[in-house]
Amino acid sequence: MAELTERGRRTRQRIVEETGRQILAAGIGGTTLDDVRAATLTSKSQLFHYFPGGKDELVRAVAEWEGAQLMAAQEPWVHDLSTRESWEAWRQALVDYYIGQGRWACPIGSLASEAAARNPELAAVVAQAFRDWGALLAAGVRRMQDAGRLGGHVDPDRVAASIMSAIQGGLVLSQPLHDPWPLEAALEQALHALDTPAPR
Amino acid sequence: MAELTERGRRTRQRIVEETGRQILAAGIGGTTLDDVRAATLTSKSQLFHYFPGGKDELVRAVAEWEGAQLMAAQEPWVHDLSTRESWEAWRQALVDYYIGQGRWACPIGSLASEAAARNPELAAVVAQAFRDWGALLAAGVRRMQDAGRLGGHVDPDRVAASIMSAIQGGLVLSQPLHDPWPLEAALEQALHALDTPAPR
DNA sequence: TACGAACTGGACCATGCAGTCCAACCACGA
DNA sequence: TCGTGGTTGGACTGCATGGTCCAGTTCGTA
Repeated sequence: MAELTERGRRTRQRIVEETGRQILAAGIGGTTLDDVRAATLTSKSQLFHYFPGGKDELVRAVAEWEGAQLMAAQEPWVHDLSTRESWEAWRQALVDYYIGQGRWACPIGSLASEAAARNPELAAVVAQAFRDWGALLAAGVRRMQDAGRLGGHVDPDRVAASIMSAIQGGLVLSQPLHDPWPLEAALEQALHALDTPAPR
Repeated sequence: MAELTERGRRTRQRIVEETGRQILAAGIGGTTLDDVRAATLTSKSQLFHYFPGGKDELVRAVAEWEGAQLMAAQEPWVHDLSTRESWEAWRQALVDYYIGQGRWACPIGSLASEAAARNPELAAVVAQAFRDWGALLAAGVRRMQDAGRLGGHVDPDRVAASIMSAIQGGLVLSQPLHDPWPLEAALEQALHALDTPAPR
């Protein structure tokens, strides 16, 4: 890929963000390059100018961008999570991110199911994103333990996995109902794992 | 649709089951009628003979069949669930259904995310399936409460939703890893909601 | 101003896929 | 045996979509 000027970077970014919206709304298969072209007021040649690898490369760029957005939405709490209050603030920010913006789906999770079989390379990106996310949450659980606010008998990795599962599964249930209550119920139940204080 | 002979019924069923396999492996969009035709040793005309509504009708038939299979796999426990042991047996049967058969995905859940936007009619079928399933689980939770094994302060519907979310989300995480541990961790955590005995 | 590199527009191509059509083949009852 | 209705095979069509190509425009810089 050649150098990008400021203008080029903006055009590229516009394409990525719009494609992200389309994918979230209709999935990868339901998103056509022509839709993206029309919505971004660009042309076919621009799409392939910025993403020579075609649709696959574009989708991958979207995955990375959306992943970064998702992590940014959890700042700064996701790097703390050493108190129950911090967890609550994190939870609120996350639910706002999903529901408040009318997403009704996780940009990572929705790719996971669709890409798992068809695009192994993308599946690897998704799996890595889950691992990174899980590591952050597990670190938070450990911080709770180190601070003596949580018993040492719970496995941070398993707690992190169950919290992420609650998010993903909650969204799966909330999406067709278009109502956030399953997501909130699932997340609340999963966070109860943090309510077992250390015996003193 | 005209009457079906025994022979016709078998052919139709063969098409449904094979399509189910393809969809689970590659999604709706990744499943082509030509693939189905080849795998079932049938012809295009048969596909449209048995499913005049085309791919949409076929997918819907698959959803109903797979949904019935999923519910059957949970029998007889799903109609009991009045003891912790019954819940454990149910859980084991369900995990076997998903993992033991190499599914790595929920036939209902995988449709949910893909169909939500594109096929509103199918989305309604999926939403109904979730409601029915949730009603069964919530009934089990109430049975636990009626038997005095679980406190009355927990909301059966929310518990049922969080358990279903754990299943769906656990599968989302397990799928790219091809390892059932996130599913098992999530389900274990969700079932802890049943471990709050009634105060006496 | 001149020039090259990045950027843009849109016509065009190839292909894969859902869906159509019709002729032929059974199976079974009259 | 004949006829009717369900069943099957496969060629064919139309269209959507990913991808190519090239000519023209803008922009930064010397």
